[in-house]
Amino acid sequence: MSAMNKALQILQDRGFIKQCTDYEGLSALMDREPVTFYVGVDPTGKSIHIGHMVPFFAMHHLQNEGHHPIALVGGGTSLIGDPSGKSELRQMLTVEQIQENSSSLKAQLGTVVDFTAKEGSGKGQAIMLNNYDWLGDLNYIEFLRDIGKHFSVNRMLTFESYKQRLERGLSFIEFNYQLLQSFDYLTLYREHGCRLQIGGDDQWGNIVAGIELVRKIESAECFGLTFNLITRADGHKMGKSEKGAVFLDPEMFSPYDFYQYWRNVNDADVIRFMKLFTFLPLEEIATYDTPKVNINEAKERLAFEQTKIIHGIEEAEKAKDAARSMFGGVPSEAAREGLPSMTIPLSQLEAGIGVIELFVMSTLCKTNSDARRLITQGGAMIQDKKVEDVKLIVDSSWADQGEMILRAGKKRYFRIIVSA
RNA sequence: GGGGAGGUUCCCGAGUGGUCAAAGGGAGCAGACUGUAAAUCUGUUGGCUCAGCCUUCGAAGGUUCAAAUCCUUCUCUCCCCA
Repeated sequence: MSAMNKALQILQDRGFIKQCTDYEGLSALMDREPVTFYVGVDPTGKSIHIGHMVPFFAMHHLQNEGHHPIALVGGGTSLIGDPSGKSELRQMLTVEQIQENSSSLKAQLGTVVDFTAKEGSGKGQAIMLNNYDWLGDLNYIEFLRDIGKHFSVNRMLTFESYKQRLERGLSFIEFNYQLLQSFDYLTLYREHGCRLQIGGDDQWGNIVAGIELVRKIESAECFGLTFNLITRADGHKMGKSEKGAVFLDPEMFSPYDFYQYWRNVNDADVIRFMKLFTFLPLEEIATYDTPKVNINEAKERLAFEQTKIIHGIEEAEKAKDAARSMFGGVPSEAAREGLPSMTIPLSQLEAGIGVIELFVMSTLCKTNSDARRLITQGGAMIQDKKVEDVKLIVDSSWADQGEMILRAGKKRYFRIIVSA
């Protein structure tokens, strides 16, 4: 292969690329002119999680090289559900819910894709579209006649994603997903000159179908580029944590927990994730990729950079300081501030509160049984003193300077503030 | 429309009248070991006023001293035929 286009090369070097419909053709096109490209976003939730972010990090790099990103909200297609990689039909949402979700998604994507880029900035211009705008009032007969005739059921059934679903059941609705996504591509080509679709490798089939459709109808050549589906070394799904999906929305997943998620990645994943999920130059990443460097420094850097991108530098600093101090022994004032907390009146504390009740109140434990278990197993601590007795009554003598820190296990803290 | 197979605790999946709060695995939680990692080992995972008691096995009834297990109706899912 001759020298690859710079933007493509960046993606290649950072470990994004899984496959491309035509490396040389795409590379040549990108050398020649800024390319408009798109990736689909699923608006079924009000927040995306980091597992969904890979294509957008890729988008960031492409935008930086002057190409024009389109983030396509699947407002129309999500009313249907994509069978790719899913074992079940997903929940259908109302149009209103989807519209609502879309706007918060834009803000989140804005952390890596610059929707405000102006001419002359060297960056490509980014826009966000919603395919509901053209799918919403499609005419069924026309659609079948113009689009449907280009699809072979025999062919579709050979796609891996459909094959799998045939085992378990696939509704006709979902089966149409590919047509709609292909129609998206066609529409974007026609109206925005879009020539490239990127996405996770699970989208390969749909992407290829779209390219074929554009070729058949418009006799134009478009391209597709897919990225590695990110897995974790331990086999867990990317973006899932013990606290649930790692959402970007700080209300749903706090910046501190977000930081911790990255801080705790598997050793084997650190360098790979740095390349994919931060904008650090590769040369700098390389300095961490040696046995001489303490792997924990690398993890801290990864966590910091990633948190900075998503939540901003202030939150990143706060999370880092909090993490350091929480794990370094005595929590600093700032770290304590950052803990989840609740206030109880002094009078109540003076009267005495059972430990079990206290832990449940703190939300550290879900039920009394849960709290009882935690204590029995030696995981409950108040002010760093292990709670041995399930029946312990906690009173004001436990508090220090008007507060006390509860701890469940090694990583979960809670701060009780005593009000006079 | 006809026929068949099923719905079990967070998930998968045993369990066909009492010994079932229900095997096993996954996942989670806690402990040990560590590096806030992984792997490993141990304990634990319905609730409660916790050596006992109460509520669970799609839903509602029924049979029985006793039901997740038997009967009836309903409901949902999947498969085959039309």
